[in-house]
Amino acid sequence: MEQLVTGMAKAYEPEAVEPGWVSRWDELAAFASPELPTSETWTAPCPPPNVTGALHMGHAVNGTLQDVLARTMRMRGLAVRWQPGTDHAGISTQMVVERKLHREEGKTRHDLGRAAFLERVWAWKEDSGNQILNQYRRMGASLDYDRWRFTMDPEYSVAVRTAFVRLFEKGLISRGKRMINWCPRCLTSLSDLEVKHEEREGRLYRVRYPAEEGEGGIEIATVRPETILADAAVAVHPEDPRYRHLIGRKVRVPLAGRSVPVIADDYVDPEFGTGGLKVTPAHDPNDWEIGQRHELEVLDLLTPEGRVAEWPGAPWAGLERFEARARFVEALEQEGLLVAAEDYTHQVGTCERCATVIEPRLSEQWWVRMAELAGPAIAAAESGELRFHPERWRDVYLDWLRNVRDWCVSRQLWWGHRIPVFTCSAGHVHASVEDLTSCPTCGSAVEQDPDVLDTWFSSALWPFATQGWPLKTLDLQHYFPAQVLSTARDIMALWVARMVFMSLELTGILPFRDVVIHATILTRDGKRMSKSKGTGVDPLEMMERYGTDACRWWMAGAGTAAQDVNFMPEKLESARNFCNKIWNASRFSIMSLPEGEETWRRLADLPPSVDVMDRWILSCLSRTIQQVDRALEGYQLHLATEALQVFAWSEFCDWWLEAAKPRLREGDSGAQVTLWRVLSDLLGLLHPFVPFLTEEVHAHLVHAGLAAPVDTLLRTTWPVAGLRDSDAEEAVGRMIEVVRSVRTLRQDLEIPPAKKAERLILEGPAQETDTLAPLAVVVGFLARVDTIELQDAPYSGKGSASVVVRGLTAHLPLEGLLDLDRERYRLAQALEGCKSEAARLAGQLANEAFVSKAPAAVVDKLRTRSREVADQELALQRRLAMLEA
RNA sequence: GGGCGAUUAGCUCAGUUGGUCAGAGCGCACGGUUCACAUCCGUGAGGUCCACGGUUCGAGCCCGUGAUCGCCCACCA
Repeated sequence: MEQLVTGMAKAYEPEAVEPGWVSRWDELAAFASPELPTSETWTAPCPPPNVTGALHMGHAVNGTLQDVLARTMRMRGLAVRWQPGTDHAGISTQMVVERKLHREEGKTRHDLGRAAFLERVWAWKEDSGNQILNQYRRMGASLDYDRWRFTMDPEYSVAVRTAFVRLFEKGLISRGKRMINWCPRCLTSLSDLEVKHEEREGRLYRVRYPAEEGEGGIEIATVRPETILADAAVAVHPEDPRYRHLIGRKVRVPLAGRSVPVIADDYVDPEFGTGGLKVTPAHDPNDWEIGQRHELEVLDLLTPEGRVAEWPGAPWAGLERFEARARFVEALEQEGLLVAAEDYTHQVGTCERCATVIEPRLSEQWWVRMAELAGPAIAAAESGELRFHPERWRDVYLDWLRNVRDWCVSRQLWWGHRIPVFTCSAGHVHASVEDLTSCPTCGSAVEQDPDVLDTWFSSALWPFATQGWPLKTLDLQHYFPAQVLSTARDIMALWVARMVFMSLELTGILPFRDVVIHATILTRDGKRMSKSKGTGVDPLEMMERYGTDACRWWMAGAGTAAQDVNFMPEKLESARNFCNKIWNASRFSIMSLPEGEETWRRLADLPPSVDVMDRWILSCLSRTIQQVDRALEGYQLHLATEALQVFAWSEFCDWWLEAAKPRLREGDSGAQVTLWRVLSDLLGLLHPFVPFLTEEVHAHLVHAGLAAPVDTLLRTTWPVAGLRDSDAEEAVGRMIEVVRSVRTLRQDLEIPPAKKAERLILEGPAQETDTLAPLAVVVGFLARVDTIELQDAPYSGKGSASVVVRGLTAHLPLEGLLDLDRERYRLAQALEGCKSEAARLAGQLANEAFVSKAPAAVVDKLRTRSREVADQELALQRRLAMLEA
């Protein structure tokens, strides 16, 4: 019957509700940000996912966090722009497409050629990008979808090239031959941040380098004997007495048929190995620097693929580097120059994308000079202008920037922003936003640099390039800088820091004020989710199984910010139950309220109820609004969900609604207006977290005439906290304790829940019973007692069970059913408890130091409690005595 | 090598500026067909807050040392 009245299903059915709202929001353009905002604006650049596949748990968590903020800000009346889009993700995407090409057609990108291969990547990007967009919509993310951007959109490319040209012209970008991280598989350079250090088991070899003339020589220690051929020197510490006589003399390089000098350099640690270091400038960053200092020859032994190059007089050409290592060791052994080999675990740099061991390699690349750029970005964080949540990430950010080295931004890839540098045959170099066909200096033909930019070079421009920069657009004027950037912790340096220094350099403005680092979702056993290990959880699948709102609710409440949180589906069950609870409470509320067109107006005009329960729940509501506001301000969403859950489930459903049932049945207008107010505000507060559920309920309210006909909660207003009512909170708090005590008593006495007791006598001083008087009916209803009698005279009825609570004694007459022994035992137990607490309090209060040093309020509190306990003790003793009489 | 985080009930986690019997959800036990909800309601059991030391009238919280787990950064062969 009720089902027909309200039109609401008995349980919340997400699958029946969600698709409708996805398209409804779209129709309403509910997420669009006005081009000409008439109110304060709020912007958050949504970190653009890589177009390498689908969204994962991290995106879902971050999406939820930002969406909660964005929806709240909308309800507060701000013009919100939550900027969506995707990142071309250079090396990652190129690899994914290359793999696919290899798997499906057995071809490499070179088989297709640059242009045809790029077409494939664009096609892939189209698919992946659409998938991501649809997934965000499914999540209910209130992104401004019409403003979807891709980091290789034509306008975005202009921004990238402009940024490059400006930095180039300022001398902050230049070309140079330096040591870089080279991936022999991807065949490209990598920035330091794209190199992962892994512990690998290797061997440390000791090799003898004989003196060129005469006896002796020197032993060195190395993990890379295959690079011996390219040695340019042997270095020792200048103070090392063992080798001082060798400095300046020459030693023969094993297998190489040449000699190199022994040089002295502070870099060498005399304690390590033999104290002798072979110097191979082309294959080790440190060696290269030593080489620079001593003007050593640079011999490059390896090809880009990591194989031994053609080498005069050496038979190893073409050997893969690790195979070459084995062969070199054999050869050294045969020559009798291998002194020792021991197991040795050490850190090895590997390619973040393909795990291939990185080859330090001397190479001509484009570099961004970091010294000047880092300064302002450091200052912004130091001054507190740029804030981090949680704060400790500030140190991580600062630490990186303070030690940052120049940034290698060129990549030997095809997929990405081609470096806008044109060189003519005469060697004139020009960086240009527009493509050049001839040299501006001499008019001869030009060629564009074949390399592309590090993908992070373009993502570093995201907050302003998406708003039209370098043009001075209205978007830029109104929606830049942003308020918040929320992201995962692992791209703090890779992305966050780079956005900051790029923005400060190119626009002069800090791109956002708050950096929020969200929680990382781990597997059930606390491991990182990994696609390759198959331990990843698909958020979409979870959304289908438990409902999108349930997933969002859990994610918003999951862990403290930046605290890892283990994922387990049971948690989603709780969240789903919460959604269902809200649904049913709403359903019941709608059933309990009058119907009819514009009923909401009549309710809104009613004066607030004076009933103490009503005052109480409104006071709780105010407290909750304050808690939620404060939680959101500090980006601590778990505090908000916790507060909301306590309020909605425990205070509103378990206590207020239960207590209000009789009044609602009678059509009491005070109860009605209170219910209506609480429900309306609660839906508003919950909406940012569980948008589908709340919109659906709101639509039902509108339908029943219980809410103004507003299409979406996003266009209603965010609840405002009223005043707290401490009298009501005190009175109802007492009532709750009494009811609980009576329930416990009933349970202890095994009184069937269905059986109503006839009387409950509440005995206590008038001031205590007075506060409870207005709640007597409620106590009776909730404790299942017919009549409640309040009195200050001691109750002397014999056959009743009693419990002392908060200055009152509750007596439940049992008509001769009372088990006297049991009752005595119960009372004695309670008395014990009182006595031990009284003793503890007395001890505390007898402590001079405590009484004199602790704040008065704390001492007073104890004194009050002490008196209460004493009263309780008296009451219990009296009761016991009465039983004996 | 440097830095950071975590350690609280069987499990997963909260715990605001130190304030006096430590909280939630799940699980567990017991009891419930009260006409919103069994995705529910009620009651209960369960914790030397990792260890040791220190500061304090008072420490889960502050300081020190150590242990275990995890993460980040780093050009020592």
